[in-house]
Amino acid sequence: MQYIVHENEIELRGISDFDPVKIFESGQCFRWNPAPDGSYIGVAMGIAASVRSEDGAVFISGGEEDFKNVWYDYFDLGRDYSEIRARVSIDPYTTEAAEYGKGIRILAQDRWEALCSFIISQCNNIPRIKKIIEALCRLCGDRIEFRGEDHYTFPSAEKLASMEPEDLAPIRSGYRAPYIISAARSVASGETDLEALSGLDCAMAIKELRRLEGVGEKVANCAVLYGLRIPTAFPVDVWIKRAVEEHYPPDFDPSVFGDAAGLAQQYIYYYIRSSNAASGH
DNA sequence: AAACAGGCCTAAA
DNA sequence: TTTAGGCCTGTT
Repeated sequence: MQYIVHENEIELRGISDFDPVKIFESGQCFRWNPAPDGSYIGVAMGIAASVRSEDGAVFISGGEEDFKNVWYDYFDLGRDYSEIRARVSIDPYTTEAAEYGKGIRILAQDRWEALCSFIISQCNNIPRIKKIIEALCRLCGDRIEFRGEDHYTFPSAEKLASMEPEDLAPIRSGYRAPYIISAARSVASGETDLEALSGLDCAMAIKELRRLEGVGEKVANCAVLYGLRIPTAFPVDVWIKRAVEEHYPPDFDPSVFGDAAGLAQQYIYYYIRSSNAASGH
């Protein structure tokens, strides 16, 4: 993959499997929103940015330093997704889902942000998850300016560790507030070392994360896949559960996808959600 | 109005 | 080990 440095953005030329819409609308992240001009604007890793695709090229705002230090990893640009798509396509259903979802990538998000975001996600729909997270960032994240607008970074675990659940009342997260604070304290104190967990195998990482209040099987799988970048995680929410029940035998085991299980899940999720777009939005 | 939303926790079999 | 009910809140 080659890139060209422009004055205020990086151009990715000849890149395959990078569709901003599919990446940002496949339910893995909550802080990227479509702008009137068709680009997506969001805040990740403490940086506000704009991403758009045009004539087969992708443009990411910012300079070469941010691109090399942050966005290259965040967008998982070192991975060959066409190769993974081929490996995922082991049966007619995932083959169809993978073709439909071509362009999806799994973002390597900030570990704490992913964990916290999916704690918030439980028993909520995506619009409300985004609303709560935005309010959280506005409440106690750092303000940054981008193209004349105010944006807010995701608050650190340390910052949230110093707060009480009641302090989160303005974000209207309900019963999740104590979970957020409790997880933040565990991470900030080092009791839960997310970076260290990244090096564990999937099952062990999930087991460790499940010790946190408000982190069950589903949330742990999401935190492991999107935050700890462990590709074998296979989060099962109600939609995936439906798809699996419908298209696979009762003894289905996602390990048949090998280390592409997470991406297989992502294709299936995007596929089933798109065909049911009427609900949930 | 009552049920549900990308679950989790606790209590009870 | 599995199952039922409750939970903050917003929306339909």
